[in-house]
Amino acid sequence: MNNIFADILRKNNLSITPCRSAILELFHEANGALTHAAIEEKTGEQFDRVTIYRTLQIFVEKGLIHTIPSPDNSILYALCKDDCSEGHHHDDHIHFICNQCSTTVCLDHISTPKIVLPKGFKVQQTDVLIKGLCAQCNSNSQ
Amino acid sequence: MNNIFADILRKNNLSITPCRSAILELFHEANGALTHAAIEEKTGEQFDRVTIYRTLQIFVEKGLIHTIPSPDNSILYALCKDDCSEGHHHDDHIHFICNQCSTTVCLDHISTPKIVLPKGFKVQQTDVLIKGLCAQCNSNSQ
DNA sequence: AAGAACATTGCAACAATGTTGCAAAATTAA
DNA sequence: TTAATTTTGCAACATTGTTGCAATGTTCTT
Repeated sequence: MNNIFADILRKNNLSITPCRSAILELFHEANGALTHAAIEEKTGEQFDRVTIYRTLQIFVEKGLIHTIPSPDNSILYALCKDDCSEGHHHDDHIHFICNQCSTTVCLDHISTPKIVLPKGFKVQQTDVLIKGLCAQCNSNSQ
Repeated sequence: MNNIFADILRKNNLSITPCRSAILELFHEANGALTHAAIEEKTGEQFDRVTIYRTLQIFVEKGLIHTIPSPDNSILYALCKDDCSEGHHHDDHIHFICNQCSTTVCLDHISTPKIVLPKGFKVQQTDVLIKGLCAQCNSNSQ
């Protein structure tokens, strides 16, 4: 009852279950993006693979998390900011992936640039994916 | 001999084989990005699935094609421009995916914006993925 | 043009990833 | 506490991607 994860689930009209709470907690601890594989690794003994798939699916639908297009093609999931509610997503994201430690972060506070497309094209969503070195790996390598 | 695809293969130190020529031709016809699935569909009766995988892999290594991170997580491949040679890739790309017809194009001529990251971060590669309506679908819907 | 050296292909088998239906268990609402 | 509803785990399956190896095809030399 006095659980912040239960509160989040309740606000989103989701039943409160151990699996959902645990995965929410994982994201809050991680402070970055997680692959399905990583989530399965950390909770796989408690919950079935299928349940994890379905939990992530419903979290995406409800706007709790969003997917990140990744270059190596493993789906990444990250927490949405509070103002991303159901059917009302932030459509623009900048994501940073560290080439060394693979940490992926969602840079919500930096706005995506407006890009001018050829005539007739209509922009609906912009995803920016930046790869490089994060602050920590960058300072270690110098 | 008087085949442009054979020429391309020769220039890249690749043996000239039916599969490689056919896939190169596919890309030139497509004038856009192709998923592995699409390539398999169009050549699957002629060539083995594994061969297609290996062909695409080697094309990426040689810099003939590049991969596009896609939001729905099916790897997209697209032809590189001529100045993308082995070990010397264009690191910045803008890709446009049409939400209606799914056509994906590589907008080489538009340069990627410089994005300022938090202190300490080092940018090595920028991918911009824009979703919306292409010129054709946009005009049809009006 | 023929044969040796080399690279590529297809097959089979496997691993990883993702999906579906359904009965059992848990959660919610009364 | 019970009935209605949701969620879970299991099994089975579909899709996607990988590896080793023998057979075939390509290239290079002469």
